[in-house]
Amino acid sequence: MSPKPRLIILLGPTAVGKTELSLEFAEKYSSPVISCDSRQLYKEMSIGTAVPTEEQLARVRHYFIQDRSIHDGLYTAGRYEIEALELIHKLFEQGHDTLIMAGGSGFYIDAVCKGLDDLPQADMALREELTRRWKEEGIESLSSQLRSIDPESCLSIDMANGQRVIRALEVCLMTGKPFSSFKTSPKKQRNFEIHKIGFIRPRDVLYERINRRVDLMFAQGLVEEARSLYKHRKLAALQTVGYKELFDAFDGLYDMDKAKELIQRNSRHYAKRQMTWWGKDKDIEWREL
RNA sequence: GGUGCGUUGGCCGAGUGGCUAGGCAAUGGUCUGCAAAACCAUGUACAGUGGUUCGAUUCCGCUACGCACCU
Repeated sequence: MSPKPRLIILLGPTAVGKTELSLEFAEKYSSPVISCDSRQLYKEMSIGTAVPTEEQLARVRHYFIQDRSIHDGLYTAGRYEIEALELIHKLFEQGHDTLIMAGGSGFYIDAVCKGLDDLPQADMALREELTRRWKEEGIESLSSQLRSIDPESCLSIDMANGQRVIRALEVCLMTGKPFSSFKTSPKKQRNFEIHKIGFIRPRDVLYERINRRVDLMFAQGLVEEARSLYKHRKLAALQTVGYKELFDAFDGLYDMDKAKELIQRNSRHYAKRQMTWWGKDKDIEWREL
């Protein structure tokens, strides 16, 4: 028996088979499944995000699965950190000694494990304005401004990356203080133990699973799902593999076969980035499937 | 059998007697509130073989393969 309650986090690249494993773990520990997936959150997106099936959802109580809307405004890792911790504490108080979290969003997982600094939420009007400048004037316009306001941040931020530069700049402009001045807090302490288990498969096997799953998504009606969401394509939630490619196909940029190929390829890229993210995390216990 | 054309890195695709496009894929990486996002990095390939030349992927010959046409 652990003196402290324990959070077991099951992670791994897309299509590795986390969903089924998470159910087995949850049943073994009499825990619900706390999902940590930045896209399965949305009730409007199900086929393209490979959300658990109805039978799977009936087996174990799930949290953060399709329990909010793409229209609820921008969801972020910071919000997830707050909401997930709140839930975790509540469940521990209810008597669970072990909780199962499962998902593939590395940034969200880190937010729960290590915490993010206390930064202000984005002002959406400001962010839109900065994003417009990025598209119209180029990254140099933003990076040079950041360089003059907060030279410290320029050392650690990827100055070619529009999203990063915008985030830093918006915090500077909103608070009047340099973005870098916020990034000083030590890692947050959690009053529960964290045990990370990573699932992995040989690269070729994983890629084959990805390809098959995309085939299956098409058979299940992914095209129709995407078509119904086409009018919301500008929302951040829909900047997602499996949807954005179909939106372009609807626009006539290419045909459905090409769209499927692109979804498969982009899913491979996504899986690769996930593995890179976790590659440097020494706390993960890896299990080959 | 004859004639002509072609053969460029995993794929597509420019080009040049010396300064060795590009795109895609693939691979490696970055990451403090859009993260299934955004961004960065990485390839001397010119079918084979002789020759011409200071130097050949680029010029010439032969061989192989492919395509087209002819008998």
